[in-house]
Amino acid sequence: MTSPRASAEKPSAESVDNAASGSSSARVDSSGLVNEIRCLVASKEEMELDKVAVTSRQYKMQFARVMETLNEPPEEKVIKEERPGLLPVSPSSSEDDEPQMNTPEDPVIHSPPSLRAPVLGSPTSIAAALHNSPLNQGGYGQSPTGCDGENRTSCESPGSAGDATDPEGRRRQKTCRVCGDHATGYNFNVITCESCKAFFRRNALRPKEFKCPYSEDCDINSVSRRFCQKCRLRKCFSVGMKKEWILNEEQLRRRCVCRKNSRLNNMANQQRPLQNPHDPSMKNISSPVSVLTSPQMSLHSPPSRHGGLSMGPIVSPPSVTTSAFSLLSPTDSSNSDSPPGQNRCGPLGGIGHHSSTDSYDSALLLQQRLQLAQARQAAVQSMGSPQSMLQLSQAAAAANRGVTVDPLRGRVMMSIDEYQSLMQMAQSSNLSPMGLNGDQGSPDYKPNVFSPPMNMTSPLNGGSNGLAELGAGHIKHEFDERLKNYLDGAINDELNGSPDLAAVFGNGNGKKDDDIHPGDKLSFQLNTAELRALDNVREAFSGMNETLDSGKQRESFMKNNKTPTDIMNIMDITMRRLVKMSKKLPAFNELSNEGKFALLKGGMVEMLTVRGVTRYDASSNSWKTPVVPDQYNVPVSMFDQLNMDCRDEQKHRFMQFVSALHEDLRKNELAISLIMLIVLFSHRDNVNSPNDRILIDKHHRDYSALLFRYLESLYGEDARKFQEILPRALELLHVISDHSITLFMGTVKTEEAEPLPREFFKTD
DNA sequence: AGGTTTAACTTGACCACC
DNA sequence: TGGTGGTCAAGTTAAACC
Repeated sequence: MTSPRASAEKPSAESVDNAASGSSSARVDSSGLVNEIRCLVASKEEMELDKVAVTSRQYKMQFARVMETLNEPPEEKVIKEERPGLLPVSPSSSEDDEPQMNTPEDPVIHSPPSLRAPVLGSPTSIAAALHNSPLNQGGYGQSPTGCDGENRTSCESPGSAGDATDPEGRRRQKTCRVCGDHATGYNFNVITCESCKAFFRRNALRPKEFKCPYSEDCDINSVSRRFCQKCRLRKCFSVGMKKEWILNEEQLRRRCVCRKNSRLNNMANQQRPLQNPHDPSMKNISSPVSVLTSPQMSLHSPPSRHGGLSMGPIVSPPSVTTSAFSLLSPTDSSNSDSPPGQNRCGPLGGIGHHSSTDSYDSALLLQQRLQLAQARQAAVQSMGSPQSMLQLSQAAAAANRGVTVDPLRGRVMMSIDEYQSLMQMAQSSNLSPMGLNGDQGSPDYKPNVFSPPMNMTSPLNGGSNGLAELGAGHIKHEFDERLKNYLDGAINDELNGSPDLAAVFGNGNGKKDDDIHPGDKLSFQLNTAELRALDNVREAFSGMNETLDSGKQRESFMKNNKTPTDIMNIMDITMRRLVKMSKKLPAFNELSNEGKFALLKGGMVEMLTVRGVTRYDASSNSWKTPVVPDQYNVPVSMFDQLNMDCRDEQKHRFMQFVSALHEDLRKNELAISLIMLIVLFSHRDNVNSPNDRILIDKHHRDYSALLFRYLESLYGEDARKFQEILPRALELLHVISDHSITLFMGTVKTEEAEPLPREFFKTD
């Protein structure tokens, strides 16, 4: 149910749609490309406020705020946010007139501008420099939703918000993964603000779905989060919040009883009786189970907050969900992303290329964890019958520590169901280890869209792939032998050292263990900040492949004989998504509006071309896209309908560009995304602001370095070959872009084509 | 018809508890 | 110290009332 208030606060859906789509001809006609892109760059609220009649008091206040914001110099742009309904800051009342109290949700937002600028000497950048990392505070080191534009102050002000030595500063550093507001800590598996925590708690389990009054793709930020409950809730789920971790009635009842008992009997410190994990009653309880990796660990486990449900040395605390692997526990603060001094925006001190205290849960790492769990599961099966849970947990522990970036942090998380099935499988050696391998495991598992191609193994792909190749009997035997030796040493490993999973499964670079040289892994492994930066890139590009359900662009896509006008409309989809992608980049948001515009204007066609390469299918000589069903591809022969003066040359150049990019690069979406960012940040020539130019240069270097580090993590020394081919490819790209402007000239029905691509190509 | 009051609801922040 | 739910204040709209 949409709240009456919420709906009244919003402008009409039509207005917003128009604004978001940028299809207002008046806007385009009046100021052309500048306005068109500004439409897209501007936040939805700004768009609404810019275009739509303000109908409510709250909107009037927001309008005033935005206007005030827009009138400020970009680098001093500050969104002063109040709770809805509170009196707005009067435009005439400045901070000089009346000191503004820092709001709890934005404790540093009123910091002087000088503190908001990126600080070269910030702890993060220093550490990044020490580690030869492309990371920096302003550019990559934040969550996708946080520390951007208006919020980055909370991450960048050394000595105020960003001082990791100050506990209060550490708290301020966190930004809500849902809305970007100031976060208080982990809630339901994700760093969120109080508001989103409460919202999720209240709504995640509601039986009836919300309705989105807009187009199901609302941006969620600290202002807009109130406007659409559906999109907000979806965002909650998409960033990983888990409804299974909301205590159900039964748990609450027990907790309540426990509290009562605790108070009455002063039993708070008493050890609870162990529970049998096979007890069917446990299945109804819903929070994750963790299998501790060693008996010792259980001794150090804090008593369960769920009172009396601690499961003892092996399985602790209560149980839950039917989903398979939960990688983080709500009760396991050791898995937390943000232990003091190690949180996201804090200094990178201590995070080297192979820090075992690495606390960041990157999507890449999550995938690796899952693969590790699968490998472990298969390994247990191939072993036949580990006779005790202790043995299993020791194996898990040993295997854990085989991961150089210790992603499991000592715990293997799984549900009771998963645990039981694992035990059952372990006890019946009939199953083939192959049986599990193709399974992606948990229902929660989402394949990493940026998974490297099959021949590019991530640090643990070697493990699972290795298992997948064990069909032949002698290989399986060899594997069993090696695994057995490995597990036999588990207890010793637990005490003494860090066993190497690569010794069993092959190492992360896909090399055979014969090829392993001391230090190889350590040199090429991505550090926490790099993984985080890659996640930010992945997050920014996450909307690029969303399916297109309706609209003129889809109709263009679905035509059998696509005209140049259709091609333009199809490009419009990608162009808009590229703008949206850019807005998710903290690095992009650091720039002034003019800087943003210049980058998009300069880099759009090149980014389109790079993306075109990834969608090119040589077998059908056409472009395919996940945006629409497979049969609606775009044949390369579409060039034949374009401006005959330049079409053949352009087609040839495109094919040259395709071959200039190594196939491995073309197939690796994350690498391609990074290349697109390198391209985006290579157009500083049209930028006037010296500050912007410096930033653009810096981010160009950073993304270049990050790409190389990423490739290095995949290919080791071989990554150099990509470094060598890239300049030539990018050179080609510039030529393509330079000659593209007249490509559609005289071939397009202007009135039917979307305005955005029309601005990039002369059509008349 | 227009203004005021009231009920119902959502949201965000703070707090106690473990 | 961090994550959970409970609670309350503050805000809104729609309905009821005058």
